[in-house]
Formats: sequence, C-alpha cells, structure tokens
Amino acid sequence: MDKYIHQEIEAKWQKYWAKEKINQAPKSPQKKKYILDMFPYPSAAGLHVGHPEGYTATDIYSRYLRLNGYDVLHPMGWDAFGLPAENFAIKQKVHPQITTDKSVETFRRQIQSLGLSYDWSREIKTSDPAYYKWTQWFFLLLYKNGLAYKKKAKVNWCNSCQTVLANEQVVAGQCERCHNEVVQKDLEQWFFKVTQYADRLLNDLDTIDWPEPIKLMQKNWIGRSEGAELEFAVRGSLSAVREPVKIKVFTTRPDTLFGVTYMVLAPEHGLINNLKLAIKNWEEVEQYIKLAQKKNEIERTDLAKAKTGVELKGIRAINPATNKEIPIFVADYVLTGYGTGAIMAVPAHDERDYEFAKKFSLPIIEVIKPESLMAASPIESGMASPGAYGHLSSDLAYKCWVGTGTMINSGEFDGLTSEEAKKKITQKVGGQLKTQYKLRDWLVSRQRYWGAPIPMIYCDHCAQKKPKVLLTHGLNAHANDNWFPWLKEQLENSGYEVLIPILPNASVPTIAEWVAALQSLNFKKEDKIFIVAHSLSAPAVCQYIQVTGLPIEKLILVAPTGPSQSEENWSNMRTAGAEVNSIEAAKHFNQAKIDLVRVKKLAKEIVIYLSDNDPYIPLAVEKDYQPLGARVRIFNNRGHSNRRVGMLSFPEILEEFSLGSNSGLVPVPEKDLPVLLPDDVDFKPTGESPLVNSKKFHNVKCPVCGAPAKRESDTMDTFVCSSWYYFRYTDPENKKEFASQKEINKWLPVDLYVGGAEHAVLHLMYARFFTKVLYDLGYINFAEPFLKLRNQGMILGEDGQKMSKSRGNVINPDDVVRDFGADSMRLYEMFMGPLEDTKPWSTKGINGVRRFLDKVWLLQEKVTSSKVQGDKLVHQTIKKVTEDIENMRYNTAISAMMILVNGFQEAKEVSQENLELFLKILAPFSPHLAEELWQTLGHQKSIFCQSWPKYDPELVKEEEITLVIQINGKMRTNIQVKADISETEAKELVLVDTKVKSYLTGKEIVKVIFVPGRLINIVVK
RNA sequence: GCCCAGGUGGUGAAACUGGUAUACACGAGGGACUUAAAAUCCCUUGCCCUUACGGGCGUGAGGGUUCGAUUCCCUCCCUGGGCACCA
Repeated sequence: MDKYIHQEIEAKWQKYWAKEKINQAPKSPQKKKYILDMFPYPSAAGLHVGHPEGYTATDIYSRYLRLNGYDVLHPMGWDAFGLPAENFAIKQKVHPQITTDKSVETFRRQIQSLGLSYDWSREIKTSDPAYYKWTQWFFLLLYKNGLAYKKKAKVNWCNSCQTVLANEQVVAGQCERCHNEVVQKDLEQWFFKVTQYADRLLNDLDTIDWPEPIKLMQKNWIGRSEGAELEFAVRGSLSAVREPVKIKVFTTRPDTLFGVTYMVLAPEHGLINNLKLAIKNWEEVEQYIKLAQKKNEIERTDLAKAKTGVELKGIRAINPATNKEIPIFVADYVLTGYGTGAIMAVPAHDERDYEFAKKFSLPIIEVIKPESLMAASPIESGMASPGAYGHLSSDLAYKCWVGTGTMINSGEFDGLTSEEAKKKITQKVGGQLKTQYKLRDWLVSRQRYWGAPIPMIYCDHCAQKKPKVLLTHGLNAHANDNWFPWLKEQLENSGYEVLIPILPNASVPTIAEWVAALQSLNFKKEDKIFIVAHSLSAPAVCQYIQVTGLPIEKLILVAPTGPSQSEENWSNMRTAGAEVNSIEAAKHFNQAKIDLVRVKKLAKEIVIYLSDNDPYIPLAVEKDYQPLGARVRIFNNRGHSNRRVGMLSFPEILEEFSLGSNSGLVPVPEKDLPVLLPDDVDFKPTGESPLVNSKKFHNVKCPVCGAPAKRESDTMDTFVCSSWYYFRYTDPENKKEFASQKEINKWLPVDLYVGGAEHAVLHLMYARFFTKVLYDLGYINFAEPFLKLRNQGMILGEDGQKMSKSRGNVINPDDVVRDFGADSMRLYEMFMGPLEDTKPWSTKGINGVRRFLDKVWLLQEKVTSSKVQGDKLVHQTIKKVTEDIENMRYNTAISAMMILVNGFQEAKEVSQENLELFLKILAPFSPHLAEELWQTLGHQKSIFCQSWPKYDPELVKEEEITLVIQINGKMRTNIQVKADISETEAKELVLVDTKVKSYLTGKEIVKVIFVPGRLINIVVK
C-alpha cells in the first residue's frame, strides 16, 4: 500500500473534477439550491485562513445536498473594485487593474487548491466592464425611478491628502494616513433613497432565517421610532416676520408635554436666521453657531463633554398644553439631521435635557410617576421621594427618570397611564402621530478612480432650458381648483415651469376657441414641452399640436373625452348638475376632426390615464385615441371629481416626470453603457476624482442636445457592485440584461448565504434594498435575496490576537495546504468549534486532524469482504453526521466520525460495506481522500455520483442503557438495564442494589422520580 | 451610557427539551517499539483528601426556583461585538 501523500492525491482529484465538470450547476434544475459565499475582495496579501472557513462550510453543505439529489448552484467571484488597489497605484505607479488581476489570480489558485466545489464557469469580477455595465444600468434604473438623486452633503475632507475620506478612514477626527485634521465639506453627492424602504427593510426581517443579532443590528440601524409631531408657537417682537412663526418638533414622548420647560434648536436650524431681527442677543447666538459648526462630528458628538448652548433672547415659545411661555435655546446637543432639528425639552424625563437644565438652572417639572411604588423608592431607583412631586426646580435630590407610568401635573390627563396620554395629549394640541427613522439615504459617490463610473452627464445647455408643463382643464375648469395647484407645486419644486391657463368660456366652450387660446401662449419649437390635458381639453390639445406642429416631450391625456362616451355618461353629468348647453358643447368636441397620426409623430411619448369608475369617461375611449399608440394606465378614482369631492393630489402622475430636471443632468443612454474607466489617468490626489484629469473621459457631447458636456467624474461605492452580484451568477454571460428572468427564477432566492458578521448592516442592507427595488419594478417575484444567513467567526492567531503582519502571527493557507493537505485544512477549520465562534488557530490542532486522516488512510488494510461487527456504530454515526450537517454543526459531526474510526481501528477487520458507508459521509468534509479511497475500493465512478447513505432506524436503537441512580439528586451509582424498562421494574432492581441499600439504611424514602431511559432519583429523609 | 453575544479542565471545545458535566481533539505524564530520536501504539489525565476502597468540591461570583440547574429567574463581575446626545 502507498503512503498517504496528500499533494499527489489532491492534485489528481482536483484535475479530475474540473475535467468531468462535476461541480457545474445543471441547466435545468429540478430540485434547486443556491448556496452562496460572500465573494472576497482580492487583496494583494492573498487568501487569509479566515476565508476557507466559510467556504468550507458552504462546500460541505453543497456536496451534501448534491449527494441528496439536489441541483446546486455554488459560484465564486471577485469584489474587485476598491480603495487598497488604488492607494497602491498612487504609491507604486502601477495601474490598479494590473494589481487587482494579479490578486485575483492568486486568490483563484489558492481557493482552487482547497478542493472547493465551485462552478467556475460562472466566475464574475466586478471590475470587468461586462459586469460594471450592469452596475451602471442599475444606477440608471434607480435614477429613472426617482430612487437616485443628487444633493449637497457634508463629507470628511483631508486638506493634506486633498481627498474625501470614508467614515472608516477618520480616526479620532484625524486622517488615518497623514494624521491631519479632517474637516467637513459640502459637496454635491449622489444618494440612493434607501429611506423609502425603511419600513419594509424592517418588517421583512421577520420573514427570513438570519442570526438574531444580525437582525437586531439592522433593526437598530433602521431605528424606527413612533411618536408625534407637535407645533409650538413663537412669541416676541416679530414685526419683521409676516406669518406666525411655529417650531415643529418630533417627540416619542408626547405624554410629557406638560413637563416641557424650554425648547432647543440645532445650530443649523433655519428658523434662527429668519428670526435674526427678533433675537436680541444675535451676536452671541451667531458666535455660538459659528463655533458649533467649526467642531467636527467627533467633537460634536463627544458624550463626555458638557452641554453648551445660548438662549435666544427676545423670543419665547408657547407650550401648547399649558399656554405658558418658555425660553428657546440653540444648543449643539440637538442634531440637525434627525426629526425636525428642534426639540421640546423635558428635563424631568430625559437625561440630556436634565443635564442641560441643571447647567442653565431651568425648571424641572415631573409629569410621570412610576407605576409601582416599589420602583419609586429613592434608594432603589434614584427617584425623588413621592412627596416631592411637583415643581422640582429647587430640589437637588431629584434624579431624572425615563420610563412610563402614571400622569401627574398634567391637568385633565392626571391619572392616565403615560401610554394612554400619548395619543390624547397629541390630539388635544393638534399634533400628528408620526414615525421617524434613523436610517439615512445611502451616499454612493466616491471621488476615486477604481470603481464603476456613475453614468451621468452634465449639460449646461440643457440646464438653461427649463422644461415647460402645460396643464389644461376640462369643462368648467374644475381641475384648476383641485389637483392642478398641487401638481404645479410639485413640478416647480422639481425644476419645471408650469402654466395653467384658464380657457375661454369654460362652461360652454368651443374647440376652436380653446385651440386659439392655446396658440396665444406662444410656445416655441425649441421649448421642451410637457402637456397634461384633462378631460375636455384633450381633443383641443391634440388639435393644437396638429395645427402648430410643435414637438412635444410628453403628452398625458387624463380621462379624455371621446366619441365612445355613452348616453349614460352624459346623463351622469346632468345628474351631477351640468347645464344642458354645457353638455351640448362637450358633445361637439367629440366631433372635431384631428389627425392623431400626426400628433403621434410630434409627441415623443404619449400616455392615457383612465379610471375604471369614472362616471363620464368610459374605459372604451381608449380606442378613440388608438392611432396615438399611447401607453394606457388605468386607475381608480383618478378621472373626475365634482366640486364637493375634489381630487387634491395625483401622486401617480409624478412618475411621468423626472426629478431635478433643470440641473442639466442627463443620464447616459443605455445603449452607450458601459461608461469605461479611462486609462489616461494620473492618480496623484488633487481633491477631485482622478477621472476629471482624463480629457477624453471628462469631455463628451450631450446625448440629448449634442452640446459640449461633462461626464460625472465620481465613481460608485463598491457596495453598489456587491448589491446585485448574486443575480449575475445565474446568467453571467448575458449581454442584454443583468440576468434573464428565466435564469433568476431557476435559482433565486439564495437558500444559504455564509459570510462574516462585519457585513451585518451595510452589504446585507443594500442587497436587500436592491432586491426590493427589483421586486417593485416587476423584475423579480421575491422581495428578500437571502433566505438563510449564517456568519462565520473570526480566526485569531496562535497567540489569541487578531492575525496581522505586524504581530507576525499570520498563518498562510498555502503553507497549511502544502504541509498538511487541503483535506486536513478543511477538516481542521470545521473541527475547531462552532462556525460562528471566534477561535484561535493551533498548529498542534491541525496535527490532530491530520492524524485522523492518516488513520482513515490505513483502514484500507483492514478491509474484508466478510461481514463483521460494528454496523451499529456505523449507523449511529450516519444519523449523527446527517443531523449535524443539516444544522451546520460540523465540529460534532467530525467528532462522531473520529469515534467511528477509533472503533474501526480497534477492530481487526472492517467490512467493505461499512468502510464505504463511512467514506460517503466523510466525502463532503475531506473530498480528496474520500474519493481516492473510494477508487482504491474498486469503484470507477466518482464518490460524488453516489447518494447519501440512509441509516437503519433499527440499528440506531440501543437495547441496553445505563440507568443512573441518584440519591437526593446526587449521582451515586448506575446499573445496566434494558432500554424500555418500566418504573416498577426499575424500582425493584434499584432497591435491592447493595450500594443503594447502604445509602438508605435508617432513612425514609420520601419519593422516587423515574425518568424513562435515563435515571431514577430516590429522595430520602 | 445603551443594545447584543459569550464566560465549562492546562488548551480548542461537548452536553438532546431541566436528568451521569468535561464527548472528541490538543497538550502533559508514564509505558511499548528503537542503539537513539521522530513517527506509531497502549495506559493515565478537572481539582482536593485517601496507599487503596471511597469521599468532598467543581460549568465567572452571589442568591433563587426544583427531587435534580452548565441549562430557567434575579443581582453583580469580566471578555468580545454593535450603536453612540436619534429627542
């Protein structure tokens, strides 16, 4: 027999598996499973021993599933964009693509040397243009659906490095590289609207099988809190201000309103500047604000520092519950980014307010007393004594207390529970119940080279052209009174110029008059024109377009009149109060001759909105407008309304307009994707993205008007690339879509996802966000990407410290594979302990599992064709290993196999049958050795073409058990008995046992407790 | 400060649903083989008392519930992780 030379065996089978393509996912899966690892960032340092831990865990599971007849998709790829490669490029003047590709080669070689069963035909790399084309496509998808927007934002800026820093790169207010002070700078940045999904990202956590701590972290990150929005009137010499001034606050404790003794505005609060003339100590206030803004985030949020602030003298707020005047402060402990940037301060029941009130000697009024008197004891809870309730500003013994209880000092609400009072007090002061989230929108701009370019273009020429929107009303001009003003406001906020003409003789119009009136608006050919034509104005607008030949950007006909209107429709109008001559006029509109084919040519896009319950316009009018080839959308309650029940908003119509349209932002047309990273780039940091330096990249022609324009020079956060990669694996070569619906439906969602807990919020939240967006837009039919998630723990160095070059405790997987073999490495990492635990590496430990594999190797000498004893243990082990794999408790599965092998070793012979059963359960863990021995036993076909063994339930049962005998709960002795022994039989046996007798002499038996199959406990006195 | 996870031999760890605490492995000690070493194999190995038989104590600390607690409850200590003036 040859020696166990792992190098030869492992190379041999890796080659064989690759050649036979046994790991490729089938084209048409019947029973599918998608088993996924978090793809690695291929760093120059090469694979870390932590990587194989998760990879082996999923590999064992994948191989186990395949042996059980599942079709498994188990892919691997590279999260290749990122900062380290770029920083290296700056230092060494080597292009990041070169270093990245080199790292990928190393990673791939190292991963392949571990015998992991990946389907390499589906390998992907995020820095590949064929991949990032679709990352850019996703950006455009979000942009077109109003989920990507640009706005000014504060970023961390290092003046010495001339660049933006990620939050992680700011250490104690300093740049981690040069240790210069980091300042906040306002820059135009792109954001994704994650906040729009806050509630669903929170609620859907209940539907997925993830570790509870991870779910909790996401919950805290989203930070939902229920409360109310309340308004406080401001009083003072407000002659300079026209309208009554109010301060809006968000509070989770409206029940404490009677305890509000002052208010605080954040230094950035807009009201402060507006009230400049009314504030008597303006200089002092201004100085404070300037000081606060000079502080960086770290200083501002340093909890150790004392509270600071300045009162706004000359103005006071009115507590809406008590109608008493209270002072207003500006203080930097109130944040501008959360809630309304202003708070009502309740020093009696909020620790921060309490601290502030103490410092500024403000009154403290207690309004809630704890439910139970026990808790109110001052010693127990630090509470004031019950007798001290009331105005406590002078009571130094009072300690702030946060919690719910019974209302006091709150007028008519006294005696209610604080929970009841929340709603009632909010109602009384006219507040609104509201939900707030801590979650912020995702800032995706990076002023960096090595990332996917953001596919947007800035065109000055387009920016100067404000698109015009013409809103035309129908009969009697109702729309002008109800939903048009709302639409006008919305569109103007988005940069449109909006016109709402009043058309002549609105109650008895003629189409000729209306067309003439529209012509008098003097639109020009070069105008970018949008038209929303409601009801009766639809034919007039069509005729107007036909006659003038104006090109139209978008034509939206809302509930247009048409010849299909029936007598019933007209009589409905009459019932609603329309005059007979008005109806006659309307009928004439339907007889007008319009060349709809010409209108179709002139308008780039045409949409018809109908409602299925419109009393005047039947759905059938759609066919009256058929030549327009319009897109039709059907609603409920969106067609007509009468004077009494006005339709005041029409949110759906906003989807027809893109936001921020006057900024000159032009998305790169899809056909022009990918926007490639340029090669002619100097990486020297200048404060702008290196892409600005590339003339050929930066300067482009506007795809809309052809004028000279500039490309967006920022790239995307790498988390954008990793938010959708699990889709790409299903269809990695697709040139037309990010992945076809057919392939996505074959495999997704992911059944098991394994990776480090460091991605608990960012990656996992963003991936969920992308999936939900795709779901809403109809691309996919599931809303959660990863059904089951498990985290692998960290592997520390042998010294129990985090592995790092500087500590010199790094274990290189290449060395381990060379010295002990991939099978040993895999087995050891699984044997170390539970997958999710943090545990130190031990070279002695890997020696142990190698010894085990050596023993397994030697078993071939003991094989005999005759039946031998030991079947029982084999079947018990199959049961144990099967259950443990299902639960990913690989450490105990391996220990069970060790026990079995120890048993084999003690026996003189091992039957071929039993050895084969064992090899099958060993195979997922140590595939090379199992495969080699399987061949040695005379098999032609791979062990992975076999099926997972079933244990014999009869053989697993024990006939005899050890019955533990306890006296007063202490284990004293035990006896061997048949497994199904009854209580009476057991008692008889136990009470005659000499040892038991010795414990019973002179004692009285109080009772006997019998646990079938386990123990008997005699309680004596 | 708040929220999680965890604390079991010299070490990594095991223990089903409240039922023999320390499986499996490492390390250590002793022995066999060997001229010798390595490798391999066998025995011992939680701590304390005892030559032994046997007994006592033991799952971070203290208390509680229970016939019985590593497991459930309360208080506290320590380690790791997350959040951090979020009203």
